[in-house]
Amino acid sequence: MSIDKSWFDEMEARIPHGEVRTRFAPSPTGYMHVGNLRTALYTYLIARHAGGKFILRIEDTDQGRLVADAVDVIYATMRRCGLTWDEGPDVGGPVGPYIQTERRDLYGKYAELLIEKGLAYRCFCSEERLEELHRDDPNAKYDRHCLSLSPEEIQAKLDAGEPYVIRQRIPEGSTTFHDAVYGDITVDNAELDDQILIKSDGLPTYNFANVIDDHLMGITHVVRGAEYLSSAPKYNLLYEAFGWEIPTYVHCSSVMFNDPVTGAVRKMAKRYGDPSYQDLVSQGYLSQAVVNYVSLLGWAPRGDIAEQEFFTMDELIAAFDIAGISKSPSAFDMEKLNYFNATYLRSLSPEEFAKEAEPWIRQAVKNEAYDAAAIAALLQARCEKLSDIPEKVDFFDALPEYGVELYTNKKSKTTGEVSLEMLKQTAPVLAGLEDWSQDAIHGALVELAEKLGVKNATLMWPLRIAAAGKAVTPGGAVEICRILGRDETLRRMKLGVEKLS
RNA sequence: GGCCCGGUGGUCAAGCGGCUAAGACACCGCCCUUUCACGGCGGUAACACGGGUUCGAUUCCCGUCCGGGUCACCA
Repeated sequence: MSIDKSWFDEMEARIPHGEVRTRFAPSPTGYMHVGNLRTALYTYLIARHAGGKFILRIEDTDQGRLVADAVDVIYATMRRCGLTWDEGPDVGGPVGPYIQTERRDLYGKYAELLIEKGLAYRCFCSEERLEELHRDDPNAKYDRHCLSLSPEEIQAKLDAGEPYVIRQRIPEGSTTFHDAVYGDITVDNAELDDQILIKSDGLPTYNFANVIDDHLMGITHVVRGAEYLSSAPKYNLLYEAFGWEIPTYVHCSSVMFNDPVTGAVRKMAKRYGDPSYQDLVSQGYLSQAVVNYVSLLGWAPRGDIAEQEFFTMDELIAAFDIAGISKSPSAFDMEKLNYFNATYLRSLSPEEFAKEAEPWIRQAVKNEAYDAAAIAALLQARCEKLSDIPEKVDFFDALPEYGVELYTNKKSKTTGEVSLEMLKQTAPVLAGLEDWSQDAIHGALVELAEKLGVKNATLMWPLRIAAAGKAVTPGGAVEICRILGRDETLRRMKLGVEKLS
């Protein structure tokens, strides 16, 4: 088999130089892990901080695991998170295509090149033989059975159409690679298997495709999860085999999950039902809050902003620094995400918040007479995530069944008797109020309390219980009555009086 | 199990030979207050352990323990 050298030269000629280029290379599984999101974010930030290019590449070489529409999930997630890419399957670019299955022809050529150099070889071993090897020793490396095949034997097998894979021949000695986070790491090559580069279906393995693509796309910083740390020596060996420049490795520690129920800490994984980005969004978390929180999971700003924890994307771009990435794994904490989300919700303008909240309010409050914007105003400081909303406002549509014991409250100095009296006193005042506004209702009630010689709470407590039928409500008596309207307020007060009588 | 990487309060973390060891979440008080929140003030709580190196170790080295990762024709 001969290879046209000029083809390789052309591929080399396309590679951009002189700028920082990073890539996020997910496989389309239809699911964005929080850990993946963080990796994507760091990758993006490294490129943007340096004024370089951020590239999206789809790694779909595992035909058995393809998921329909999964690529759309990736696009949508990244867009919502503000991670815009300069080159990718949909926008193109100088070193495309950006989907690995569309690049399938090129990997084989590079593998052939390695065979010519004597650094890789065809392996015809059957799965059965490999299994046998592992039966004797589960940790056995490939025994290089096919390395000793003569050219004639190989040709005969090829002619016979026997399936084969291409393996890299790992040299003797040891391999040292440098990682920007972990420093220098050395491993004995004896630990490394003669890894498969090209599978028997002709497609490259992830490890091989990754190196080829990263090189051909001019990637300068290879950012990925720490689970790839032990594969890094193999990557180095491949770069060395080709004589290519080795990029800067940036391995990020894994994200653990701090289960709020059991308190257990373990690696975050879909199979345990740990939340994905999509799960969080559907639970009413804001993308910016998630991104901001995730940015701080395994990275911390340094210097005079070491104490800052709220960042816009632009601020993250300005502040991000590889030196601030931590080596130890960190636990995803829902409580702290709640805090970030609550803070982001509160930082919204009342109009923006109402827009976000309205669908959630309408899940529980179907009655259009009750103003969603007014209800939203009560909620903004009182929810950590939008999904908290429905159960907080369900009393608007339907007054819950409640017991008279709710009327007794020590701090407000109310008992059933006192409450009954307060409701009787309040009803005519509200009935006669000309203006049903917040201020007017509030003014009238405060005036009445003063006239009766009771503290505000003594008057307000029973009114709120009668209006809402709940001990805890977003907003006070005045706000709730205002939204309910005069007729409904008086109707509910009358019910309260009946209960108490 | 072999190899690799980690180990500062419950969690996220600053620290990069000399500090009363930051800050944030959570938790607990107090204040504010028409409930609950929000906001304000204050508090409890940490350098895994044992050896070195050093005048001096959270910081450097070694060991132990613990945790994680990885050992596929998966990515």
